[in-house]
Amino acid sequence: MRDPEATLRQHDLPVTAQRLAVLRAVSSHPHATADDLAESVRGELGTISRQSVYNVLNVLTDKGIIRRIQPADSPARYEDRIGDNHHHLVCRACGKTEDVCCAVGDAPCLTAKSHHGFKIDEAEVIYWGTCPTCQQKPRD
Amino acid sequence: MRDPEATLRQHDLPVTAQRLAVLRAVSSHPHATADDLAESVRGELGTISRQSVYNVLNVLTDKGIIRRIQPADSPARYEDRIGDNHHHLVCRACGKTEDVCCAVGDAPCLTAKSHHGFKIDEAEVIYWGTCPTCQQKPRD
DNA sequence: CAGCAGTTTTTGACAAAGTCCAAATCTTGA
DNA sequence: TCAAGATTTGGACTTTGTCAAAAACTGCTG
Repeated sequence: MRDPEATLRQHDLPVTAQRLAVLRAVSSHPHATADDLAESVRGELGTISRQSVYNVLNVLTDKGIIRRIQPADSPARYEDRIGDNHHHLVCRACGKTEDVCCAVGDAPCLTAKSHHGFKIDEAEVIYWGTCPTCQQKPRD
Repeated sequence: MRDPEATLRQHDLPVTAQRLAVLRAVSSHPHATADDLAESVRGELGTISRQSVYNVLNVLTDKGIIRRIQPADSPARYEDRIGDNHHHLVCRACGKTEDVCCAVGDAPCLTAKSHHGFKIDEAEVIYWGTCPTCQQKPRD
């Protein structure tokens, strides 16, 4: 992220130490969970409440500054790479998450054939598999 | 589902009233949550423990007899339509879930361009939108 | 730079969805 | 019919997140 402070101001959000720290943490730890981020922020700020981490993440997500992804069997993860319609590749074993560019162009599978009258606004794609590291481990 | 009892036997699962009831409930209530299913089963069996519902759903899922889908902000949902690689269309407002046939053929987006060394085994697609009913409601 | 109004942050309780465990009960096969 | 092994139950517990009220802070104003 270029300038976290400017980003906050652009979105009419008061600039606070917590927001800056969380925003930087999201930026430097793509796909981290709220808990991971809290840890990371504590290393920088010394302390932050659990609720504040959630507050900040929610506000940033609502404003579209960051994106929340919620794969099955995992707490929510966050990333600041937005607006480029990429998808994710998740390891079933360890949860490791990688970005993958959209496989079918810009707006990929965005058109379901039968849409049942729904007004579709997003096609979310998650590729499930096993990461290189976990492929080597004996699967007990 | 043709014959729940035979299905259980085919998978070497002892046949119990709870399993039959849950299996029938999944079959007749596609995309229901564990809670919905417990309700439904109680109407038939009179009673079943919460834990048993989870036990049965887990065992059936592990055996591949039913499929579990876990959209964001929703408890897990279950369906017995399996093996046809279909996807889902979920209403952001009310959670209503519909099946949609794969948009791009049989194994659709199953090949991510850059797979980072992952061994991919599934491409999960969820279309997000607003169902016809919720489109009419005033969004406060 | 001090003061104010309105936001944020904090703390602690609470909620939803599942899992863990040990005891009681049921299925299956002999 | 019986025994062995699997399943069901009930209850405690865990994880991830939200709610609410009080304290602290931000950004303006004068």
